[in-house]
Amino acid sequence: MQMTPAFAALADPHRLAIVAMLADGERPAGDFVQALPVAQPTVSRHLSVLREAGLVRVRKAGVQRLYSLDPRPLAEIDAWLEPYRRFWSSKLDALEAHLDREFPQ
Amino acid sequence: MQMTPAFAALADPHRLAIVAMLADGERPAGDFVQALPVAQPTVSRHLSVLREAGLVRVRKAGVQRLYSLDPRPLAEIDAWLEPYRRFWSSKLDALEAHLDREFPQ
DNA sequence: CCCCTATATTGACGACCGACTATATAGATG
DNA sequence: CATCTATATAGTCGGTCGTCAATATAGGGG
Repeated sequence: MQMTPAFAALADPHRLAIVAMLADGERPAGDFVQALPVAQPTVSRHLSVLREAGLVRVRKAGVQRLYSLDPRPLAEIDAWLEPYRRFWSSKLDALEAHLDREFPQ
Repeated sequence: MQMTPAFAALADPHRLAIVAMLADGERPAGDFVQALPVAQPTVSRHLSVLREAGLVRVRKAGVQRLYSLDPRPLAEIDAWLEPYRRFWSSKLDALEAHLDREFPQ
């Protein structure tokens, strides 16, 4: 139930964009500076917030910092959603979603 | 993809508690005032934020306002999570989750 | 060594947030 | 109508947030 930090971290569009970029894999901080329309210190601050929320890990590689997704808070949100799924997902929907992942295309 | 308002609305613990209470069904605003350790106008403001985020609907019943969950933003979050599920859920997990809902106990 | 590059930290500033008290609104009830 | 009750709105205050420019740190390459 302490997932409000994760929600707070995801509540900013620039941080959400960083998380989206990390879905494809590890990236150096500079990638986000290039991709986002804000100054480098601002990106660094956003990365710090994501770090404190546990959403990203960081690894040194020479002078670069390689960021990657830590999915645990997202998994917690996924679990938190469970009591609400009955409001929109029929059981057949759940089966379809599973099969889509199991046998894509 | 415009779900940052939903994340922002869920980032406050009192609002998260309101959403949790609404999982059981419709409730008058007074219920939240009684349940939360904050003053009535503060609760009213939180309900207003949830309304603007589309997370709750309100219906007049005499002098009361009956609030209920609008699950659409939560469904959007559920859909947004999809690209990340591969990070934590094996395909077997997805099947299990489905079966748990299909055949509880 | 010196400098260039990548990233973090600091400090400032305006905007916004969550809280409160006080007040307004509006339906119910006598 | 007078009044009580349920809820919303207004106004204020202190704290936090997102941003920037300036500076610090630290690794790599000449």
